[in-house]
Amino acid sequence: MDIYQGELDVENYNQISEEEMELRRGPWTAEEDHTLINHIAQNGEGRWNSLAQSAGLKRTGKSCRLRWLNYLHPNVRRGNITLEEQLLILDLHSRWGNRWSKIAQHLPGRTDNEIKNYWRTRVQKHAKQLKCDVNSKRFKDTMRYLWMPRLVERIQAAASAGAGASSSTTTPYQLNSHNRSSTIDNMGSSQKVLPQADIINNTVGNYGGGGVPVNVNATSYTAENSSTAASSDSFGTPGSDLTDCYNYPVNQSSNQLAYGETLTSPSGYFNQGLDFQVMEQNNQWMDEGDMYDNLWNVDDNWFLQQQFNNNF
DNA sequence: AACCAGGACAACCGCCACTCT
DNA sequence: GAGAGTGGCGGTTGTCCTGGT
Repeated sequence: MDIYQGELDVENYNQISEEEMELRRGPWTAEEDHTLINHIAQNGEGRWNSLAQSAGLKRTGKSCRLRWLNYLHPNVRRGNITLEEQLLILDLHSRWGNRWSKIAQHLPGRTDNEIKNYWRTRVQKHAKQLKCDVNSKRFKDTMRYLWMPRLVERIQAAASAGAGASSSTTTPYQLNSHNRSSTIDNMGSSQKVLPQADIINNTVGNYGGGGVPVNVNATSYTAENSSTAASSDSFGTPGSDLTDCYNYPVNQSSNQLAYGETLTSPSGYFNQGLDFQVMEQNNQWMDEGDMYDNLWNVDDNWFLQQQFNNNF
């Protein structure tokens, strides 16, 4: 009985050669995917080694598990990382480092592998371009004070642009969903999801600072549907946002965030309307017991002054 | 058109922790 | 308690695709 009724891109799968019949490695075929999906649908997941055997798959249990969790699981989201997700990844990584699975728990439908790949291909690339280590204080500060506010601004801009129009390209989850759709809650035990709405709201609110609440509640904006998105990520090249940050015009007169002013005084940045540290202490979404002795408490005037002198 | 380089992402590997016998 | 089996995690590699020359 063929339970799986989804569509698979059969043409792009490799064909199985005779030599590969012992223990297959490499890309999965459509047939293997169907077999795995149907077997799990009938028998459930877990006990991956015996599952692989009983399903007749010439794969290791590990390989089956990985294929299921990272690709075939119905709740796995495909497509570009949204601006909010980028912001969240930067945020959580600054707190927890390379704890990808933990970070992934806060991004429903995203796998640790996907986030890890995102970090390596996008974030580390820009650290390289800036000629600094991705774990260096300089780079973290750049993210904190330049990159993340820029992301917030783009989310803000996208929210404004989309305020009057309903979007047909919203992502599967909505940021304000305290009673979020059961899609996530129906996930298998392997993907436990923590409340995200509060994370985003608090996070964005913090970065927004300046008494300018950032409303990202109505719609989740992807790079594709964001009118300000020039590329698939917030810093894609050309026109890298990270690059943009260095050249970002100081806006003293509008309601928008004035990053130039911010750069000279990170303390003032957060004192414009919000007590950042107090907010963080009150954040419910901080895992208890987690250390976050990181850049969030940094008040490095020297670095910011350098950035200001160099780029403004 | 052919080649090359770099990006993106899927998949694998090794290690560790946990559970069960 | 010891050993085997299993699952989870982070790091790394492999492969495909795309854009530039």
